[in-house]
Amino acid sequence: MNKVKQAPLTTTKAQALDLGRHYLQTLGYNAFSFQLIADELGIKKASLHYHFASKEDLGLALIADYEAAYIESVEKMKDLSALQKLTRMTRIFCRMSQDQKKLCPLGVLAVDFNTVPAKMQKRLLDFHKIQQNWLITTLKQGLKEKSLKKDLDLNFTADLILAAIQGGLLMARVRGESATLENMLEKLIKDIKR
Amino acid sequence: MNKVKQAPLTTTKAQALDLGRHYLQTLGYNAFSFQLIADELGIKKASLHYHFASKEDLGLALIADYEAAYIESVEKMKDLSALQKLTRMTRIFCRMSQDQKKLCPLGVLAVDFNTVPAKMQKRLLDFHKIQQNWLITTLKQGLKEKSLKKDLDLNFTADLILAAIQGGLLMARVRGESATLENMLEKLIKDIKR
DNA sequence: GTCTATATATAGATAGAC
DNA sequence: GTCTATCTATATATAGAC
Repeated sequence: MNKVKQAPLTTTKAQALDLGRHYLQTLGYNAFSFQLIADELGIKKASLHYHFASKEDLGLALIADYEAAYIESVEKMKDLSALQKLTRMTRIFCRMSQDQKKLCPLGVLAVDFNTVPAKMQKRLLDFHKIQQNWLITTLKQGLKEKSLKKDLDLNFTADLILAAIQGGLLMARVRGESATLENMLEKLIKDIKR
Repeated sequence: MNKVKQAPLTTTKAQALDLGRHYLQTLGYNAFSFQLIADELGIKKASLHYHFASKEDLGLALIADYEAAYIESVEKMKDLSALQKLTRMTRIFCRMSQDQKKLCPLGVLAVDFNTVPAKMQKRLLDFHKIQQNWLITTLKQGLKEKSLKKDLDLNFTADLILAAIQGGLLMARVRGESATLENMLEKLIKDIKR
């Protein structure tokens, strides 16, 4: 009879996760609360604890959720050229900034790093390494495709791109505009082109 | 009789500011409290309110204090060559990171931006512009001294250096090492050299 | 300038009813 | 899965004594 489980478009848990990411990106880890998310959902904060036993649980879920989205978007790019990949990747962060000057969850949690549990710290490092490795691999692909300068320092360039993104997001927020970030990342990619 | 005011090497207020900056740089604005600073000073938190009426007052003082230190260190460099200035400036942030993986107070408050009073937000923007202007001016000096590539995009380069610093500080904390930041900034300066 | 005491708000978290 | 009620800890901040 294949009783199909009712699959609501958005479960409470999924909605809570979305709101959590929103507040993480706009307020930081220590400035949002179960109360804030619960109010937005129209439920009590005690009910939220049914879905996430502790704030650490929520934090870990937020990291895993963001990581899954990252992996998925990278997966979708797998058949593109290195240059196309780099451009699309930087655009993800430009759109993030355009959306209420949001920051990367990873960048936010780097600032709050010393205030979060060790487990979260470890997940952050793991995720950061994934991003770093993807960039290095993509730059290598670009070298093979001869679309990037052949004397490129891969590790340096990958780190510079990552840092420019994170730092650029911070600057966009303080300045209240994302155009500079967009121009900066665009020019950065242009500068490593052959 | 010129009664010389007793000038203790470190007043309670000055010590509180130092501790405040320390906790701001390591924990973030929303994760440190009057209690934490008071405990460290061996006084009660109510006593701290004598020196800083509110947390906003303390926050503003922390920004002004950091800005004063920045202005002073820039002032000291005024007779140096552009390249020397750039190198010294980046070293300030390398040392910051080496010291317990601290972040720039400005970067921290950029993340906490939406949670601080409007007055603090304005001061942050003002300060950021000062840093930006100093960098652009210094790059111009480098062009005049013919020590930098003549086709340099000044605004882009200034923004890239600022972003690399802020983003690099975040990455150093997550990775638990500052060497990559040091190498990155060193290579970044090298790359704009003539 | 520092203290005790207190007001008020909010945080994360749990117990147990429905 | 959500509720009410409650616990405990901590936050910013103030009043008034010393």
